[in-house]
Amino acid sequence: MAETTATAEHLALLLTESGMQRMAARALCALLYAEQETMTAGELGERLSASAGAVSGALKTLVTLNLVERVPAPGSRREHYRMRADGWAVMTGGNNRLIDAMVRSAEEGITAVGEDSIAGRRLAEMRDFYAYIQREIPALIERWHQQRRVR
Amino acid sequence: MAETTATAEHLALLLTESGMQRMAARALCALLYAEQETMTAGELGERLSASAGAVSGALKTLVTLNLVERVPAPGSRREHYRMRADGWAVMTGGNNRLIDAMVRSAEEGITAVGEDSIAGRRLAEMRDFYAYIQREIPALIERWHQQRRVR
DNA sequence: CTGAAGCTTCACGAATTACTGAAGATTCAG
DNA sequence: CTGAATCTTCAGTAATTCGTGAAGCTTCAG
Repeated sequence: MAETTATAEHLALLLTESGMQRMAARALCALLYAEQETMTAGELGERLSASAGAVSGALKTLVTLNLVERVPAPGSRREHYRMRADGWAVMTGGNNRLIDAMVRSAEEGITAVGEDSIAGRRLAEMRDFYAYIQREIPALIERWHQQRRVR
Repeated sequence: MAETTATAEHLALLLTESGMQRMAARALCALLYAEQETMTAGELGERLSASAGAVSGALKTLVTLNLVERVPAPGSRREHYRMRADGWAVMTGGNNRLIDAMVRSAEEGITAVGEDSIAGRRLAEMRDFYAYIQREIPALIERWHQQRRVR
């Protein structure tokens, strides 16, 4: 087995550059590349050379985002964590909160300036686009799950 | 007309929280809410109370991302800028670079650990998902443009 | 050709963000 | 019930990011 840590960290860097918090990205990638079903917070800390506090914060974020889940405890020790199988779908579809906000923000802007102004037309375009995406993304993800079930 | 600056800044904040650089987000939103077709770097600086340097950097970023375009100069003064009409589509579809990287990263990981390991199966799921998205997003955007042309 | 206006680049300093370490909370074994 | 192991929270600090201001470059008017 090659040095997977470097590969994992490389992906983490990519996610960080796309806006994810650094430690959250590192923890997610460590879970992704782990040759175990689950990891404890302590194991993650060791693997990442990070303090317990940093790991705790990162896991909280990841669990909130539904990218990682607490596992009830397979053996019987403390909390175990694993990346959710549908994590990537959640991450992509989960932008819904952002998209909703974009639609609302555009509407708010239109209310302020009127639809028949220069800015109003731009804002209407923005609203229409995000409303379209808002409609289509769930269907896209659904098709993915369907396709996946077939195999 | 209400105070549109606050609305613009609010949207900018949202974009910042989603990973866009602060000043780039502010400049984009200023252009979005502007009651003019185009703005010069100087006008933007004034509107944002930001230094020329900061505006210059932000515009460079936005032009590189294809969210904003230089306008050849309508009158004859210096560079004018405007938000591209398809900016939002570019912003959404433009994640392609990220998505390509995700696919590559997953494949790289699989090469390192083999497909028939615990990590290998997770990585294969990741690869399959992003390969799917890679295929579907362009079609999604294309349908948007089509729909739009109809009106 | 010369000067002025505007844009870009860059080094430095300010502000923000992220991590550590320690103290407190929680859970479980015995 | 008590103690040990692990996790969480938080204050302080380290690291990073971001913006300013100044200097240099480019373009254009005269």
